Amino acid sequence: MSGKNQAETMSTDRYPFREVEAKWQRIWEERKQFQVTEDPARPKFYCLEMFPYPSGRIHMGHVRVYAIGDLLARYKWMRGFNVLHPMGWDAFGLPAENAAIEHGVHPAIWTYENIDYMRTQLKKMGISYDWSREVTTCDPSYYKWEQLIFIKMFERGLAYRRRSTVNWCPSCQTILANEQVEDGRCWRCDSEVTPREIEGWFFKITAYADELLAWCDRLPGWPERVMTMQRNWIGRSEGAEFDLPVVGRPGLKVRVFTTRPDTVFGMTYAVLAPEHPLVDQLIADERERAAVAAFRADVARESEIDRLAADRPKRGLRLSAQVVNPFNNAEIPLFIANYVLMGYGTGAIMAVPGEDQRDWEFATQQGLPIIETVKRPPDWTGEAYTGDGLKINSGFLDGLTITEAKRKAIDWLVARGLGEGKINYRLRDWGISRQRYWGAPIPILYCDRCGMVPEKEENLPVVLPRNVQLSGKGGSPLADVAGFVNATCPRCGGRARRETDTMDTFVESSWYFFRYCSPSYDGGMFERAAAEYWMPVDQYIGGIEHAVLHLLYARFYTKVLRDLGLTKADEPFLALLSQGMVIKDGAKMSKSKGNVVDPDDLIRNFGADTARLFSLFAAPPEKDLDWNDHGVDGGSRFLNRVWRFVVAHLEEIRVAPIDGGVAPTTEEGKAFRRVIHDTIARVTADIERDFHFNTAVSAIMELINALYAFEQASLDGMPGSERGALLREGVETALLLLGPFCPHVTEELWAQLGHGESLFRGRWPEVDPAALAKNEVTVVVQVDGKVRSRLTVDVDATEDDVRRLALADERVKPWVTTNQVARVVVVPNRLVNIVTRR
RNA sequence: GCGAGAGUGGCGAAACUGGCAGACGCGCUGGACUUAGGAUCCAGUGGGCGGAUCGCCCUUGGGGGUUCGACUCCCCCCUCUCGCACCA
Repeated sequence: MSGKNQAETMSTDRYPFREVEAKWQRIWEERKQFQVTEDPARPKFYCLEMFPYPSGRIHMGHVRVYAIGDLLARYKWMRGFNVLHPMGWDAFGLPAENAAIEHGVHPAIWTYENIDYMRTQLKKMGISYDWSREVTTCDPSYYKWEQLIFIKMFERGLAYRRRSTVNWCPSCQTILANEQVEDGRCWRCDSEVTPREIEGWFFKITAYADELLAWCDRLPGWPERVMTMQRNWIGRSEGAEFDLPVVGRPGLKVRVFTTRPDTVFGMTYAVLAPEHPLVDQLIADERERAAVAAFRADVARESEIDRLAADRPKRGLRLSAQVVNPFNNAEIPLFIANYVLMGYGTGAIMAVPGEDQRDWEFATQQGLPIIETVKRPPDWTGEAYTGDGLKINSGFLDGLTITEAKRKAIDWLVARGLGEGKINYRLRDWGISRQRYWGAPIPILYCDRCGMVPEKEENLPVVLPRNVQLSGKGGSPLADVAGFVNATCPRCGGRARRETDTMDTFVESSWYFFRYCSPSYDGGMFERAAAEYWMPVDQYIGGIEHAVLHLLYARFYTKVLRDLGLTKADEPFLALLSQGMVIKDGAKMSKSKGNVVDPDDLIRNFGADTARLFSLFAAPPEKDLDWNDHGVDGGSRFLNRVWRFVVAHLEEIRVAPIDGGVAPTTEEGKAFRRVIHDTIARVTADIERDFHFNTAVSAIMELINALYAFEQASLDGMPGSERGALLREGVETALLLLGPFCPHVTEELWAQLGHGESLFRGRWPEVDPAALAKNEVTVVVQVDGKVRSRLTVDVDATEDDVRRLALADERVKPWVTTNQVARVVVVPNRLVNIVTRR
């Protein structure tokens, strides 16, 4: 039987979730309940989930992340915060353009239709967004400000154009930034990336490398995992840079970078990257030219095939030229080799095989000498030695520690003007040029007379033209739009040509969280006062796949905005929650695997509350979530159980006294009230402490189970007023605690109980310490670490009392009579361990 | 290779600073109510053993250790996931 029919036949047994959910979604919207304004009198909370790319439909990953975000937002509402919880669309991007090429739909139409559909989907989830702040990044009123910032960055040298070797995706027909290449493949389409020499625009993120790195230690709300990935990506290393003069070629020098300037006396050769520009000048004759060309071709081909191989064999070609080690004037051989990369440092190294494993391997293979410059420990065996020790065979550095020798070697270089201390980063500048149509135009013009000129501010935005031929054949489509390309120079008024590359879509997502603060402000990127009130984001939630992409770019862009004087924020996101993937049958959901669960079906058959409940219950948020249709049934069953209980007791609860610290007189009453307040403590701690919503849900389930049990237990012997008051306190507490998880069903039941105000205007319940107080506790009695009995004792019983009771216990006796008691450990209110002599 | 994280029932998972392992849910088994039920309710459910409404033994990837006591702390090993991968 199909899922739909199943739902139809069973619907009579379920609470009317369709009506309830539609009703409250309508009421929240009519009341503008989640629209917010700045209110200095209240503490603010900016809760943000990564906005989606409007690909067409939401998927279960979206359901999960938005359920988490809404839970936190509603929880903070209930705690009295002024909560900003916005939503928008990361609307530029390649899929729209590809759809246009395949189906002939204009990217704008495709995008806006997708947005309309996905908006209705999100509204059916009942998330507490302030929809009046919706932002769409492909709207000129949005990217206008991005263009303005681009110009300011251009003026400050933070945006610049240069020719360089870039990552080219042959399938997407565009450049990719380094961060957008994973294992040599395009992050979006998985095609193999090839190097290409091209002109393009860059953002100077390397100027912020140090600050980006430093703040990795100052954001305790971020997962360590993400920070480690960012630190590695930035890849700071300290060392020295200096020149090795080429023998017999005055003026020619090889500049090398090393992190081990202490080892300079162990340098027995030097290596250039094969594509190093100096190589051509060093070639002695045609024979060598041919050898170099052949070697380069070889390496280029090899790097295509073996890029991912763990241990690529090191191969090199000895050049006829030699260089001089300035420290001891030794003339040493010079190689080009595949293990030196042009993209890092200076593209050239001094080789110290004694203390570098890579150099050791190469030297051994080539029969080059190896000099040890660090004293090995006596029992040490191995190849290159990278440990601590005193310097040997190192001239004026002998006897120093490595740290001392590094400093002294650098001083020596500086004193002679041969080199300097240097910090290198793995991080490269962010290449933002895209040779595609569906992106924000770069507001630069090329004038024959004035050269590269930014568009005038009053002429912004540079609007992306609507009429364009999209072939997917390569080359920027804008280059073919005459009306766009041909323009007048903002400086001299003469003829000029517009830049036809568009910006990487990661630029839009680098500041959208600022725009939400004042989404329709037309005096700038954002209104200063609004941003100062709301920023930074208090809790950001999104997938781990952006650990170094979006999250690093957004941090950089925020620092740029700060340095332009637009904001005081140093960092955009105070805390980050990285949620895991949604998987099913052991694999990520995908059409090709046929394991996709469609949120529309799910919401139609079970309701949004059930979909959200299961997303939050099945696993803690940072872990992958294993989707299970039976588990969804369980969530649905639970909500029906809540519904039935409350509806069955509406009258009794409505007339009951409001809890307000009514002290129960019966044991059952006290025990039940303890469960209520224990649940409040557990749920609050689970949300606040570590986002463990799954255990929070199980605590609420236990409370509902306890309500059913209490209802039975209280039928005879308990005063009606006590029963009513406790039922009321139990039910209302359960609804309040469950509210952020399942807002519709709880809001409806809350109203049916006679409350005029929204549940989410209510107060998060407080723990009454008196309710938790106990007279008696169960103490476990162990003999030699094994549980043998349990005792019920007064909470204030002395250790001696407990020890005596434990030793006298009938179930304990058989285990101790034949032995002698060596020791008795008493942990107050917990356990007794009787240790015997064996 | 380097770095980070994780290994707990048939399954998803709990267990705060060392103190009753397996909460909660799924699934399964039995029962009740039913024309029927995959609805609802009740009971049971880590494995093994036993003269079975009670009790014993074993059990948190494997092996050692610290401790009265270890899923938790320390050492070694195995497996898996993720990130980086000749970064000088």
